[in-house]
Amino acid sequence: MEKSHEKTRIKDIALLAGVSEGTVDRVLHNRGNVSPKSRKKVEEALAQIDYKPNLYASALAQKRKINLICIIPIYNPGDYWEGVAEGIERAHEEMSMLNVYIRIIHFDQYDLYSCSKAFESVLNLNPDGIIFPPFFKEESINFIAKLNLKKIPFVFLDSHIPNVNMLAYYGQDSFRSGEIAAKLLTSMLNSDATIAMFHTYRKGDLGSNQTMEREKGFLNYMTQFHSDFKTHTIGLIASDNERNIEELNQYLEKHPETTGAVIFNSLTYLITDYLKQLNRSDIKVVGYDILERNKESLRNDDAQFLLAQRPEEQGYLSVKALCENLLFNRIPIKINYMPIDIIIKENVEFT
Amino acid sequence: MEKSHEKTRIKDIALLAGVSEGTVDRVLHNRGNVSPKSRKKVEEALAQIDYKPNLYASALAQKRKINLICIIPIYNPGDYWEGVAEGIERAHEEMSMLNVYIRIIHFDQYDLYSCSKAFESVLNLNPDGIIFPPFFKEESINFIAKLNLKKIPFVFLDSHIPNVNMLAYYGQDSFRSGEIAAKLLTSMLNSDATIAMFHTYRKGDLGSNQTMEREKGFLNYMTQFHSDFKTHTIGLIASDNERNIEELNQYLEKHPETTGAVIFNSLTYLITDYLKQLNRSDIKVVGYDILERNKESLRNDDAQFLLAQRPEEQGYLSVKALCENLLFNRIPIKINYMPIDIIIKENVEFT
DNA sequence: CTGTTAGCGCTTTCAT
DNA sequence: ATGAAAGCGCTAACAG
Repeated sequence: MEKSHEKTRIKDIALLAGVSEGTVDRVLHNRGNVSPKSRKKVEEALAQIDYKPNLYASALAQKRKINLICIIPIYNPGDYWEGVAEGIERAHEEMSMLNVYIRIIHFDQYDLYSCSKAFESVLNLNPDGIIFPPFFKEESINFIAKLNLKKIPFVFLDSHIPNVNMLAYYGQDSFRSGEIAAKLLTSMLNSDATIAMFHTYRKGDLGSNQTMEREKGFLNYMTQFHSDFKTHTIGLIASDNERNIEELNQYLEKHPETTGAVIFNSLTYLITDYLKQLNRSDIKVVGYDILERNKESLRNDDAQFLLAQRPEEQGYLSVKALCENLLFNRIPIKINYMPIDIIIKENVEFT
Repeated sequence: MEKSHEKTRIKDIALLAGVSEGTVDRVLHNRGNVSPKSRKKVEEALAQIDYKPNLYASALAQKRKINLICIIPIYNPGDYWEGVAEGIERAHEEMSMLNVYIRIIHFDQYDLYSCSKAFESVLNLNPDGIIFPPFFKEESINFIAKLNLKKIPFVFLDSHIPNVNMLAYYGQDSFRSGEIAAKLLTSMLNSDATIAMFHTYRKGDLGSNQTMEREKGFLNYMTQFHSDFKTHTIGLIASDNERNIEELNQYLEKHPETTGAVIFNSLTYLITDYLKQLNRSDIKVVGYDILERNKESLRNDDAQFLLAQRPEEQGYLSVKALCENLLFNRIPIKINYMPIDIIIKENVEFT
């Protein structure tokens, strides 16, 4: 490992332009207080050589502290949002040498009040940047107005509101993923088949944007390509086991001809478990998200497909984008749709 | 963005231990020339506080230059290896502020001589680390012996030789991906169906490890779960269009009942193009790799599934792992199987 | 407006 | 064996 010296430094530019390092720095960062003459000299020098600032040296010298806040839903171990949090943590570790501090604030995603309380407390903390999923539209727009006043940049994660000035969005195309669910499910069924669409409510859940978009995509695909299929919606409640079994039982008695099932959130394992209990493991299941319990369903052939959306990567990329903007003024790509991963028994171990 | 000062620095440790910064540094890096007494004091201080070195400051001070060499096959625009090269380039840009230099050396993956020549020239360059796919086993083992003598660390990419001391491996489980190809293809066909397995040779190609493993996986799945299917192998030569058409024509005349086709490398578009010309777009096709031309086949319903392996990520991660090992002594995970992505018409735009 | 200078956290030399 | 000091590329404060 030799020593190096071929990179152009600010010093080199200063020499070439015949000004001081300070002046070069002022030009580079548009800090003003530079005569047109000097500015021109520096710009000419800059045009001659390829200067790439050493961002680490810069960060070191500034010793600026970046405070980021991530507002994400409370989660249980194995949840979808746990993956997001892990991604945030990984980015945090990577950036911590650049004095980036991240605080995660949780809220109840089914409780508007909890959300607005979170927003409020965050504003008082005066962070340098914010990452959050805008679940509640009105409340979020309100929040964003305040962020704009304070000139605090923010990144959307998982969910998205159009026509606002977020720095970036990392998430998926839910509608499209619903269509894929339809395609995969119907590929396993005979024409004319009957499909059960499970809508699992959680406490207080009105159905998230994501879930609803997926459902729309699913139905869209069905009417477009498989209008011969019959679909029925069954509402389940995540916390009320007995009621669900009863509900499912009733449905299956009424529609024993059902051969396919789809569920649009990570509670896939609930469905597969029930179907197993009711001895209907002949019913093909398409679900969402790579939780350990869902993976297990795949391994046991209780579910055939899972659609996944790389939560870890979403968390990681959101933080990275925000940090790099704050530290190095990098402008990220605005809309970043994550890949829609198709997971089956055979590739589930490589996820 | 406030100023910060809460991170523990070497100075803090020195103060706490009652020694100089130099001594702390000597202990931290085992550079010797430290009395047992001083060492103990420093170690005690270190035990008391949580010290995390600022790696960027470290790299800045060392101004050490890292020379990496990537030995990868020559590629054409749109090839699989172009993706790998892009990943390498991305990592390069990210690390270049840490004085990492990367040189890519190409070889003809179907020519042993070209490979050994590349190996030889690389040795003369005395790089600090090497990344390469060990296509030719014996030659590679030979090469590795020399690398070990020179204590040059290396990372395997795409391909893998067991029981050698590579720093890490990034690639896919080819056998498993072949099984997945079989599952997906058969899912679209009726039982008893006839399948064409295309083996496309390129100039001088004996069939790469990867391709052969995929083929094995495919056949394994077929005998295990679909012994009722019939599979026929057809050999095509990438450069000889006319001959291929002829070959395919003959095959289809002999087996007009064919309803499925699989091809184990990125030349998928060749097959779909031919089938289209021959008006056999009823035949379902499973292929490999997300080249633009293959994507197009997916969009046009000429192919139904592509299996992909994130070449860009492979390139990126290989470089990152090697750099972080060299610069910061990080030990990466040894065997890293990349996800096996399943691509269909509906998610191809999100890749 | 501009140049000089101190210092970010760390490594490396050089006296002692 | 050890401490002091210079310097990596950059920024920020200050004097002129």
